[in-house]
Amino acid sequence: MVAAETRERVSLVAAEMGFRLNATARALTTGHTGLVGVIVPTLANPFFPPIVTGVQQPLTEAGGNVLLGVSDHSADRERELVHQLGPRVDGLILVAPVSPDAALRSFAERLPVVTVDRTAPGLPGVVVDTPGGVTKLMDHLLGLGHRRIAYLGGPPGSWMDRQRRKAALTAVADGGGELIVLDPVPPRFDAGLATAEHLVRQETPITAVMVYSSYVLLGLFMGLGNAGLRVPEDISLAASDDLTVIGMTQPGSTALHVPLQEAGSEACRLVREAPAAGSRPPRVRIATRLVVRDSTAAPPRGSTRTSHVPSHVPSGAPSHAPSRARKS
Amino acid sequence: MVAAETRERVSLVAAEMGFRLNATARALTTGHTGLVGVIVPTLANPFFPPIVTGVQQPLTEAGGNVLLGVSDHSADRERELVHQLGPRVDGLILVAPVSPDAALRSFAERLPVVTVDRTAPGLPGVVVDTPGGVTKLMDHLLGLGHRRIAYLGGPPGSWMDRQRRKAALTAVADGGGELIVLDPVPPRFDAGLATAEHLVRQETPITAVMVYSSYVLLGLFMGLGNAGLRVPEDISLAASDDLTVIGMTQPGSTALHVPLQEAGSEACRLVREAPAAGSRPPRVRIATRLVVRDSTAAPPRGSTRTSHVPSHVPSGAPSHAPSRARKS
DNA sequence: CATAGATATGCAACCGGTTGCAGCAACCGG
DNA sequence: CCGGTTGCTGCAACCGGTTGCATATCTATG
Repeated sequence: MVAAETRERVSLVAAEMGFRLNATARALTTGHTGLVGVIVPTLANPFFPPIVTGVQQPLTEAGGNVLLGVSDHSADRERELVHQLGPRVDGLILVAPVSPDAALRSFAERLPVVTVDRTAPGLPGVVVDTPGGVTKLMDHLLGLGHRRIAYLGGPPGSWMDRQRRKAALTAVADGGGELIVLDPVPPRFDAGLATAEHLVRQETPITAVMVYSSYVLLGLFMGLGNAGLRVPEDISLAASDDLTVIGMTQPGSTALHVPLQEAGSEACRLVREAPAAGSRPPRVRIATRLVVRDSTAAPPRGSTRTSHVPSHVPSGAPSHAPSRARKS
Repeated sequence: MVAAETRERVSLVAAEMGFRLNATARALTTGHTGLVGVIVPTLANPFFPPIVTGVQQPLTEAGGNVLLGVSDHSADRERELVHQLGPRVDGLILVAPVSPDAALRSFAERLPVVTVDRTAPGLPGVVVDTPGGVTKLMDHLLGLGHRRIAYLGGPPGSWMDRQRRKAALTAVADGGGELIVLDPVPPRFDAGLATAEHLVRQETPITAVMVYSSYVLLGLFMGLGNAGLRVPEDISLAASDDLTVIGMTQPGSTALHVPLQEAGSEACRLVREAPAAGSRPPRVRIATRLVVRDSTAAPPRGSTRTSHVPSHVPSGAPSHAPSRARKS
């Protein structure tokens, strides 16, 4: 409300003197702090840091910052963190929260809350569409001619795992194949190694495996190699994520590209937008992209039988195309 | 300053009413916020998240929180973040900062600053003793009988790389060996793959390689395998860190265990302790631990020659033990 | 030239705590 | 029984900004 010239002169002098206005004091009156709280289960899992980065980036450009919380997969800590961080942030982003829906909704009474990788009724949320991606992946395998496809899921007991499995079952059934659902394993290299041994002992041949974790895929890759199976000549492999390690196979592995950073950015956008006064909270679904590399190929000839009949069966690949073709 | 009984009753009622005292307002008067700023170059490199976790954990137990900054390896952003975060935190932890010493010292004029993975004159700091670890590693290789050892360093231009290389040179010279310093490479799988091709074309045989990054090691592992070289029969490999991927080789890889989380915790402790009034700022050196697995073994017979003379030279390993034996 | 209307300026209250001091009551010793 | 000391309570100022209002200045108009 002062003359533009004066204003400029003042701010110039202020800058010279190194004056910076105190964010804390400002926050006290205005009520907003420029901070966004991000609560993740852990940073040890490489899945989460990219999401934090995704929030960070657009926020920093707007002069804001991330206040970090690590819940350690504990609902109690999650609640405590919300209470601790809540009053000093403009909004809260809960990544893969473990608290029950009701608790999440109560958090949102005081300030904008956005969930990531989980939805809660009444709350805005961002989810990565891995189920949709799994469908693409299965169609890809079916299109190559695979009919007996194994699904190696996990993490054991997780909500996302159920979503993915359901999508896989539907896609494979629609494509006229058979999905062999293996027991869920933890997302670790050695789990893949162990599963490889299990796989080669299968009576009925499996020609393709979809794995939910790159780590497991790497183990599988190596374990199958040890057993003398070549990828992709003898068996196809694909993963439903593309963490860094996915680039560490030879040949390169087919996988779903999961734009985690984008998920973070979207969450950041949502949390800073309208405090969700609307009756229907915004939901963002991040599409995955199937990246076909060289770990998937047509099944070996004669392997499309559904049980171990002699291998000199008619070797033509099934003629019908997969039920739904997808763009990449 | 009120009767204990009254005090208790009041705080009880307050708790019932869900009262929480406003951290922002408190910060305004007291000057401290309970927040610690952590500025990392990036979260994409798996080296950094564990450090953040290390800061987080003890801080959370004390009721504090982490205010995160990502500098993207830019000195400008680093400075800006310091100015932005500085006024609202009790202390700043700069992880692998890129700003010049003078700038770092000027940051510390306003608030406690601790560096991690870098030292700056006058500032408290936490460094992981990879140079010391490299010495252990070199002694291990020398003890196995290796005499021509390659050092594959990086990241290109980094301060830590110079420290490590110096340690390696000294250790190998002391042990009567020869260190072949290869050009630094970025910490990526494909860099290892490329270097493997380069290595197998060496005229004079190299029997062991020390790599600064697990990712590069993995690439090297695979690249050498492609070239028909077996690890460790034909060549030994070891890494100077033990990020998750180090567990993904067969045989398991010898590496230095680097307690990154501990480094974070120590930094947290330093930043919260005395504001460095002492003339000599505290320095913490985190020891690494050499984990010997199966990627290192005695060099192939006849390979200890220092140039490509015919292979029927006296094949006895040099008789003198490595200059210094170390506990694990 | 006087005055209404528009525009600028300065002032005071407030955000929600902390802190130091004045005031009052109780307690002690002389 | 009284003055002095101690212990607790309540009040007011302050942290460093923001905000709204009242006052002062300026411009335009009758």
